[in-house]
Amino acid sequence: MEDFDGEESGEDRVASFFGVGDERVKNKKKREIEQPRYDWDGGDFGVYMKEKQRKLHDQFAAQFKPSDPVVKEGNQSQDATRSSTFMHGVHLHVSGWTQPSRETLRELIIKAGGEYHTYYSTKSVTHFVATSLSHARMKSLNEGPKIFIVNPDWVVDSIQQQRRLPEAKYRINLGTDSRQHTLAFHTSTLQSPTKEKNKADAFPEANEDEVDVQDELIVDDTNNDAAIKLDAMRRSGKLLSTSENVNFVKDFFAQSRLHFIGSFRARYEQLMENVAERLGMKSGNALLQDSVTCQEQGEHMFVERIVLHIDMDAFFASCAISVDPSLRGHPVVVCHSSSTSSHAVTSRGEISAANYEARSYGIRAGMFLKTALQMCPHVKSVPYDFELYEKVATKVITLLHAFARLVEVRSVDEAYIDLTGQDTWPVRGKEMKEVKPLKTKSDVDEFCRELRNRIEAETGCTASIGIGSNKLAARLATKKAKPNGIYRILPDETESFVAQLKIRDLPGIGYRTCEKLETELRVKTTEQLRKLSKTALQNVFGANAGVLIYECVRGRSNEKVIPLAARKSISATVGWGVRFGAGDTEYNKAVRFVVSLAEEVADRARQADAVGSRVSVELLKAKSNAGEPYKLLGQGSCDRIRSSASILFAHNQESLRNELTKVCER
DNA sequence: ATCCTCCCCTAC
DNA sequence: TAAGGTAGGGGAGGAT
Ligand SMILES: Nc1ccn([C@H]2C[C@H](O)[C@@H](COP(=O)(O)OP(=O)(O)OP(=O)(O)O)O2)c(=O)n1
Ligand SMILES: [Mg+2]
Ligand SMILES: [Mg+2]
Repeated sequence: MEDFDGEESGEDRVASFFGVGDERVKNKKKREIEQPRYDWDGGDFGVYMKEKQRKLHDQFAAQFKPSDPVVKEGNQSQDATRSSTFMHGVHLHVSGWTQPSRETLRELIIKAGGEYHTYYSTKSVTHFVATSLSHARMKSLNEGPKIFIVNPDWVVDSIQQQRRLPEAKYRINLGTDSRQHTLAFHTSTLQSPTKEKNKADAFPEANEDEVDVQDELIVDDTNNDAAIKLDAMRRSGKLLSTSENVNFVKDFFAQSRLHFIGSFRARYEQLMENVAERLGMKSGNALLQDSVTCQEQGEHMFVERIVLHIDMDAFFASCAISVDPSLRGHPVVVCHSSSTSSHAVTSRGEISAANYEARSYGIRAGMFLKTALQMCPHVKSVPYDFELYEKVATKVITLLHAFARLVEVRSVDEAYIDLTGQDTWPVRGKEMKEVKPLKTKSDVDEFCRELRNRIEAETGCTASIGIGSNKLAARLATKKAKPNGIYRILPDETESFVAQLKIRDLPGIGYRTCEKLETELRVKTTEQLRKLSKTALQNVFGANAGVLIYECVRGRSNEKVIPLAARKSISATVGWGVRFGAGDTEYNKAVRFVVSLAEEVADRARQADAVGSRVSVELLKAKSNAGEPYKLLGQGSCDRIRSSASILFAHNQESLRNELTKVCER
C-alpha cells in the first residue's frame, strides 16, 4: 500500500482479494502487498499474502553445501570463592560448547585463583578454551600475542591435580564437520576489490567467541517487466542513486535510526567501560562479572522473585525536549523531515518516537510525518541526535548499576533488574556511603522512586518502572505505568492482569502470531487464548513456542535476568534506496555494493575482535507483481535469496560470493 | 536424539 | 526528499 493514507484502498484490496477464487489468478491480478512493519502502517487493513515459498536455493544447492564447523559464544561469570591460587595469572576465556559447561569452567578457574573473561580480548586473555576450532580461527589466534589454546580437560585435570598442568598436552581438535561439502571453486575472475574484501573478512585480528559473520545484502533487482521500479529510479534520480554514491553505505548507517538502536549491542562493551569508570570500578569486565556472579548465585534461590523493568518514556523525544525546554508540553515527534517545511504535508519521513502529547492525537512511532500532521497539524518535529541518546543512555545505565547488582540492559532505553537477594541499596559508586535496606515492599517502592528521581534529575528524561514476579509481569507493568509512573503487579494478580489485555499486548506475540491465532485457532482474546490446551498451541506453533504462549497468557515466564553477553553474530544490511537493474553495468554496481557491505561487516568484526565461522549473504528481488513500495525507496515486496557457507579458508568466501553475485545477476 | 541449514518472527 | 537495522529464539526437515 502506498502509505498510511491508503487505509481505504487497503480495505478495497482486501475485499477484492477474497473475491477471487484461484490463488494463481489472484497473484497475477493483484499487486503484491507487503508485510506490514507496524500495525498502523496499513498492515491491519491490508492483506498479507502468504505466497508459496519459492526456494531458489535449489539453484545453488548443487554448488554449495555449507556447513558450520562449530560455534562459540561464551558468556560467563565470576562467582565462587577462591580456595586456592595455583591458577593465579591465568586469564581464561571459553569459546563455544564445552564439556563441562562454560559456567563450570568459570567456577573452577576462579576457585583456583584465576580470572574469567566473558569477552575475548588479545590484551587480557592468556588461555583460550574450546572444544574444536576452525583453521581460520586457529590461524588468527596464533597471529596475535602468544596465548595458550587448550581444551576443557586442561582445566578439569589441572584442578583435579591441584596444579597447573603443561598446556601442550591439551591441544584442541582442528574440527571438521563430516557434512562439510567442498565449495565449487570458480576460477573465473572476480573484480579485485571483492578479493581484497574476502581476505579482510576472513582474517580479522583476533578471535572472539562464536561469531557468525554475516554479510547481508539486499538487492532490489529490476526485472524486464518492472516498469514501476524503473519509474521509481527515475523519480529518485541521481540524488538518491544508491550505488553511485561511493559513501552510500556509510552515509546510510549514519542517518538510520534503526541502525542506531540495532547496533546498540555492538557498542555496549565500550559503553560499559565508561559506566565502570563512573562507578569507580576497575573495568567493564569487572562490573560485568560481578553482575554475572550475582545472577548465578541468585539462580539457586527458589523464593519469589522481584523483577523490575525500567523503560524511558518516549525516549528520543524526551532527549530532544531535555535539551530544548521550549518543546515541553507540545506534541513532539522525532523524524528526519521537518514539520515546518513546506513539503511536510506530503512527507513520508518515518516517525521514530512521539511524546505522550503527540500520542494523544493518535500519533505513533512508524507513522509517516504527513499522517501525523493530519492528526495534529501543530505537531513539532525534531531531527535525530544519536550522540545525545547515547549519552543519556550511558547515564541511565550507570544509575541502574549503582542501584542494583543484577542488571540486564535490553536496549538503548530499557533494562531489567532482579532484586531477589539484594538486601541493600545502592550497591556501587559514590553513594555507597549511605546504604539503605531493601527488604520490604515499601523499601522496593522507595528504591524505584529514588531511581526514577535520579534518572530524571541527571538526564532531564523520565523513566517508568514496572514491578513483577517475573520479567513478563514486570514488562506488562511498565506499559501500565507509562508515562512517568510506576506500577506493581502482585504475584497472585498476574494472571488476572493478563486477562484484561489484548493478545497483541503480550510480548513475543506479534502481528503474525495474532493472525495465526485468529485464522487457525479462532482465538481473538486472551480469555479465549487461555482456554486453548497446551497441545493445541504446540500443534500450531511447535513444541517450545507453544508452551511459551501457553505460559505467557497465564502471566508466567522462566526467563532469567542475565547481563548482556557477547554477540553470536555480526551483520550489516541495507534495505533502503537500493535498486539494481539488468545488464553488465548494473551487475557491476551490484557487486561493488556487496563488497562495500562486506567491508562494513569486516570492520565491525575487527572492532569486536571477532572472526567468523560462517558467511551468509541475502539478496532481495522485487516480486514481479510487486507494487510500489509502501515506503519511499523502501524494499517493497520481495523474494529472498540467501546462502551461507562455513569459512575454513579465505577462498571459500571468494567462491561463495562469486556464486552469490551471479545469482543476483539473474 | 542431536546437529545442521534455511527460514520465520519479534522487539527495540 | 529520506535513510525499512540488528540480533536472537525457534521451527521444519534433512543428515548424522
Ligand atoms: N518503531 C520504532 C520504535 C522505537 N524506536 C526508537 C525510538 C524510541 O524512542 C526508542 C525506544 O523505543 P520504545 O519502544 O521504548 O518507545 P519510546 O521510548 O519512544 O516510548 P515508550 O514511552 O512507549 O517507551 O526506540 C524507533 O526508532 N522506531
Ligand atoms: Mg521507551
Ligand atoms: Mg524500550
